Amino acid sequence: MNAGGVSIPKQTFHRLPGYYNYLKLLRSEGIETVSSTTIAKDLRLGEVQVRKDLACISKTGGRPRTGFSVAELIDSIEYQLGYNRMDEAVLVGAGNLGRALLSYSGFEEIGINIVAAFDRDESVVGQTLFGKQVLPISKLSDLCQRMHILIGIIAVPGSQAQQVCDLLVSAGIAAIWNFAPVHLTVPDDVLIKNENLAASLAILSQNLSEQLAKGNLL
Amino acid sequence: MNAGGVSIPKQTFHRLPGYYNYLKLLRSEGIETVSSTTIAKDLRLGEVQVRKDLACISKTGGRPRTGFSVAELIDSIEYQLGYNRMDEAVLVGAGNLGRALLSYSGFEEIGINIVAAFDRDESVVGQTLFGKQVLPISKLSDLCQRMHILIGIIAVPGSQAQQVCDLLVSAGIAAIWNFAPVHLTVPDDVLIKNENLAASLAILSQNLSEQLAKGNLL
DNA sequence: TAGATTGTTAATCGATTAACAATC
DNA sequence: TAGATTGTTAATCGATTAACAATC
Repeated sequence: MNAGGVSIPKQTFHRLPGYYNYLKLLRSEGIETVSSTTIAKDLRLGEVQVRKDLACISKTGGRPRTGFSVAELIDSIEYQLGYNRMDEAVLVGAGNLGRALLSYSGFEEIGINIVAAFDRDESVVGQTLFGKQVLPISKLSDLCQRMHILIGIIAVPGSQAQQVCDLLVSAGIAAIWNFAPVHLTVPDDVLIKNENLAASLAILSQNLSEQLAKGNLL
Repeated sequence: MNAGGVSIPKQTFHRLPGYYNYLKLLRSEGIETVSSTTIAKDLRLGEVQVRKDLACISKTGGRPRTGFSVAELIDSIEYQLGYNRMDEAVLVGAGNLGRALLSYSGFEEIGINIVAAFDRDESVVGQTLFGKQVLPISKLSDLCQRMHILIGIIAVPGSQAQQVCDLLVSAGIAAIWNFAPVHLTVPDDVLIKNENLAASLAILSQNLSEQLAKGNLL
């Protein structure tokens, strides 16, 4: 078990959301403890790997014969993923994807608040979508600096993405979540995460072909 | 360089979309060749890693002094990611996220066609959104089986996701792309990829905190 | 106690990095 | 030729897996 500040392996970190959703399912069914064996089976992971992952994040650890406390694991993961802390972000692009992100209630749950959306299209500017104001792009820089916002979400077409990206950077944004399927050039100290939906689906489809090919050989 | 059927390391595979967008940017600027050093610098990767990645995918390989052909690399990546092949998928859930996916032109480009959307809400059933029909859930099974569709996309609220998932599985779907932030239970032979938007953003925000903390120490 | 389960230590595996030889 | 660049071979690193001891 882990007292706190110790660093978690990157791969383990990326498995945490999977554990989290699974554990919430157990909790909703009234299950209070679970063994690493059971988790491993249901999540299709190795049981030693699960034990090692949980050892990284759980403060109390598990108990022989009973396993881990579902509630404690959920709390630990929420802590590790920063679901307690509140963070603010701005969204650029109030098209279909932007609206989907605005309507998505999951962000609030994990402590991230989209404070406003920005768009260059005058017909949407001024509207309130899902409780969030849509402001003109011209107000972006001022608002980000005034509110010390560090996270920007790009949901504009690829052709405008670099321009929007430059604007965000000049407004003091330190991390960018980019949905446009284009390469963005940013200064070294700006964090960038590309969410390439088309590529994700392509990879799933490739994995499927491989699995089907493998199945045919057996 | 790689003739074809040889297997590509998983990590390399996941970096391909990044190379792809970058190379397309170069091509749009009229650049015909590029060195691994340049790619590494712009993509913030190790230059040996880039060379090793490209060796995996490129048929022709690079040439000393000139580097790699941008066009050839783009072709090779398209081949590896299956952008040539055409695949069909169904979408369940025509809410905000579903609409964003329907409106997203990127899928066609990579050879994936969403043949129809399904929803249980009678007020959207029968509409045509972004050129795709919205059909009642009751027709899902029949259509999937008739058209031999293997990929299903879940864009419904978490509370309905498992039910939709079961329906997809019973309709013969072999791979599921799940946007609902819940754990889905599926038979062993069904591939599942969870696209947890909230978790992705949480991880970006955590990375940012770490970077800021590191910066303060220096 | 016996057995299920955790946690740790060592071995293996895959991916990254470093060093260097090959090529135009 | 000299130098930039690729490609390969060996070393390192991190993550996974296996074996086993510890605990309730």
